[in-house]
Amino acid sequence: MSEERLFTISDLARDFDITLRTIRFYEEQGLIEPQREGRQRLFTHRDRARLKLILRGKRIGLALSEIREILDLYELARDEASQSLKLLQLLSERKKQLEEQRNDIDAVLSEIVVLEGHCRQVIDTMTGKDATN
DNA sequence: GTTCTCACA
DNA sequence: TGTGAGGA
Repeated sequence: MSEERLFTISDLARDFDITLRTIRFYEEQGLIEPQREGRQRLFTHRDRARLKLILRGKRIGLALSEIREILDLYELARDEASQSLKLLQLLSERKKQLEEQRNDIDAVLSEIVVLEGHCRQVIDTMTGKDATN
């Protein structure tokens, strides 16, 4: 009783609230390979599940190329262990990346505070002492 | 309605 | 990492 229910690109776009262009773009990037009936794309429940995983990966901040790696591991090896290992590795890289970004932001914030101090000093000097104008 | 290609940010 | 235009 396996329902061979197929989805059109519009079905998936509506269900996941993304554009048709985005889905075609993911296909172009090799993240999904829908069947064709003539020219038209037809998506299986499996493609649907993949799309869900793609969007989840994106939310975490993974690059499409990284998401493709994970998806490929599942297709080729059907090895959930290595797939999870890969995901763990990518998550660790992503965390490191975010922490570096946070450090950069903190540094810029500190610089702003210093500059603000300098600006106030200049203003105090000009207004409190000597208006050269 | 869906597809494709090219340009563009 | 996508979007918009324009035609088929």
